[in-house]
Amino acid sequence: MIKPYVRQSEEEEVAGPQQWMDGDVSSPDGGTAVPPHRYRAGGGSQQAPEMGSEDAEEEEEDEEAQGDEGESKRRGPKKKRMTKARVERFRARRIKANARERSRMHGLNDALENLRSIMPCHSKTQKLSKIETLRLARNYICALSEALEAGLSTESRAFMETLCKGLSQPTTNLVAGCLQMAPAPGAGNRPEDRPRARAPHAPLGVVSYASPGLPSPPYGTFDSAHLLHLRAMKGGVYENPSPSDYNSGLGTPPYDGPPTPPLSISTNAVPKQEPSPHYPPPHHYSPSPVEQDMYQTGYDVHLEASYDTYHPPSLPPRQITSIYRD
DNA sequence: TAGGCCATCTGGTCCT
DNA sequence: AGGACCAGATGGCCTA
Repeated sequence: MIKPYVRQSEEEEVAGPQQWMDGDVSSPDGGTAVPPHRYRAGGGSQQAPEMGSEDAEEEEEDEEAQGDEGESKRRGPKKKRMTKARVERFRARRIKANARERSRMHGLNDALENLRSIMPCHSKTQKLSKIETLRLARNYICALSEALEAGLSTESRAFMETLCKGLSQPTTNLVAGCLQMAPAPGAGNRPEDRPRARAPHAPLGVVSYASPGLPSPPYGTFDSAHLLHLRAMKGGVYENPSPSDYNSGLGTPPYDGPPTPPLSISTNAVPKQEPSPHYPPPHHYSPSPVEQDMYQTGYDVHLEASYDTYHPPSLPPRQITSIYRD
């Protein structure tokens, strides 16, 4: 049997469409669009190029070679033929979609990194996990709101307790360390809060998680600059939420999240909070008239969403109050 | 080795 | 048709 001539390059390039769509044959993308330093062989079976794909390709080629006679005998709805051109288009689309998805996730991670950088406890060596970053951010907002309303000190225990609600023990320790306080009772005491993993490349820490007290500092940095914003706000420049706002559910909600998985932690001292790698903002940036107006009226404009990685340096205080604006 | 975290690929869905 | 978004799957890296 003489095999119909097929260019070698075509055999390599064109996988059987069905197999490829089912994931049995790897996407040719395979990270080609990813810089070498970033590419990791994740993505599971899709990442194994050439594995067993040639047989499928041959079948596909044979099927196409047989032409219409075989196809006319089939029952059921006629499938749209996957011509080489279609396969190529499909593949190109998939590659583009993968690149977009990567880019989208990178943008998401950038935003998360920006969020980390404005957290009260910011450490470069001890990077908060994504989920812990979100939880701490939520707590931070709640804690600042409560402090604002009740006139509490941001160094008070209540502030820290709110800050630590639902956080893992390691993160709680970190926050406590930054605040130079003992961890709040009950905070981070879930059974699963054991030290298990730590941030990649971070040195081993000496935190005693079993201890109810404060492990030996330093843990990270608690940037009091964030709190200065809060104090400045107490001058009445910004609106305070009314108690009814809290009653209506806008205030600090009870912790309702699932148990937090353990957090990576190390205990190295870290210099003062570092600016976002994307800060200062590019010169070409200037708020739009709409955004400027929103600033003047106290609304927070989350520029990060619109301008990717830029977040204005002096806006955090307003983010608190803007929550309660009508 | 188990478990946590992460990056990536993928297919589905919705929208323009 | 194509882009955005999402969730599932997968494998790598790291620590205990």
